[in-house]
Amino acid sequence: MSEIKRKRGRPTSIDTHSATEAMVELFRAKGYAAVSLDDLSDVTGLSRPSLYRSFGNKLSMYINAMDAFGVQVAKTAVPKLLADGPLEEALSDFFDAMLDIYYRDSEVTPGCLVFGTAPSSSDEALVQARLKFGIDQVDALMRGRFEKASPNGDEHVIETAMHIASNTLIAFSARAKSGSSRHQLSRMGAQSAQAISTLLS
Amino acid sequence: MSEIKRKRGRPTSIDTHSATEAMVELFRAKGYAAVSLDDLSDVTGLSRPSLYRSFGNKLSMYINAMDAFGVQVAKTAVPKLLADGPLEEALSDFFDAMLDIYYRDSEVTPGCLVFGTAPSSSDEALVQARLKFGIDQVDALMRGRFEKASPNGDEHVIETAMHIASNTLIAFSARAKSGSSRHQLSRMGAQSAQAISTLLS
DNA sequence: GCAATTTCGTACCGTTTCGTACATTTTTAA
DNA sequence: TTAAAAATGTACGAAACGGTACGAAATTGC
Repeated sequence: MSEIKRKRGRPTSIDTHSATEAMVELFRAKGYAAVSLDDLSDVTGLSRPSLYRSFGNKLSMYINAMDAFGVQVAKTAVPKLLADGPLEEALSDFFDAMLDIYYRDSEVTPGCLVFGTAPSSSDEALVQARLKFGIDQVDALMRGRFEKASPNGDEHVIETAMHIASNTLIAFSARAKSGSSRHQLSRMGAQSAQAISTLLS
Repeated sequence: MSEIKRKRGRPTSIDTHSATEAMVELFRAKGYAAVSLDDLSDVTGLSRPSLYRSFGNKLSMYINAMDAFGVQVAKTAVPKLLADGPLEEALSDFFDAMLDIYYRDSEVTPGCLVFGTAPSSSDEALVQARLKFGIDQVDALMRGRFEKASPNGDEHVIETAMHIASNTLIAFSARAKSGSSRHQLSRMGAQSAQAISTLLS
């Protein structure tokens, strides 16, 4: 591939990826408006001017965090849903994988960056667009998986199943933040998966 | 009853109820952290010191708004769910009544104050408590209604139906904020009501 | 070594924030 | 009419905010 073209001046010492990760964790714990640039500077270890140089202003840091969060979901959870095998198991595994993300380490429950924090910052067009994209993606993913599992299924039934599945996931975030245990939500996901499975059969 | 005991000094000219209403609208449009006391002063027409005297600090204004919002829901939407008649119709009417609240006037879509804005402010214990209370209330309400409609129903099935119904409502808020039309969500609510109705029969 | 180039953090700016002290206004009691 | 009592808004203070100018530091090309 292309060699690393050493640039002329002082080389960067900034790890953009780990900084983004830290910002994701902070934003989904406290939301957008409650996070200050000093907070972001603290958790990333980067000075405020460095943050501006690397990520632009606060809003674009948040957008960047949302996109990174989406990539994480796409990499770790979505494959569980698309896996071969019984639909009920795939759905249940997907829900559990999402709970792995929502609960992170046990200490605190950050929930979902998109479904949890974007709704209260949706006056910004870019944020609202990400929220819409997230919801649309989940809906489309569910619909595709259900159509695969039930090729001749009634379109109306598939749409109902799609909404039940997506709404379960969306509600996870609020429920996790409200204090529900991981185990409770895992159970809820399994129930939802079972109901959808029988609905489609 | 007791006569109005005219107090000694200058009488209040503050309408607490209409001020609370204005604060509800502002908070659910912009969330907690993004709202300043000057914003609250603007929408209520009250000076900042008056706000402090009447409602305490910003957090207690938000708590007060959440409680008032809960009362509004209990008065206007909950009776639809508890009404006699077919379960499917009661559920569907309840969802529509909640959408009346979530969409308010057509211009902007404020969504749900509790499910929409509380999750991103839940590091405050009082807020998290309200969020938990809201979710628990909806769950309990649904369970009670379903047990009434299906007295000998399997407990496991009732719990599943309860979660589908509650999650539909919780997801309404995020979906409304993401740009879904009222009509789309009304359709979704009707689908959900139908699925639950057949699940319980 | 020396100049050109790029990155980095200190230090600063103007604005906005929450919260309150205090003088003014309005009312009742005597 | 005058004093006490309660409510109200102006005006202020201290802190936090987002954002940036600018000099110091680090590297490459010559």
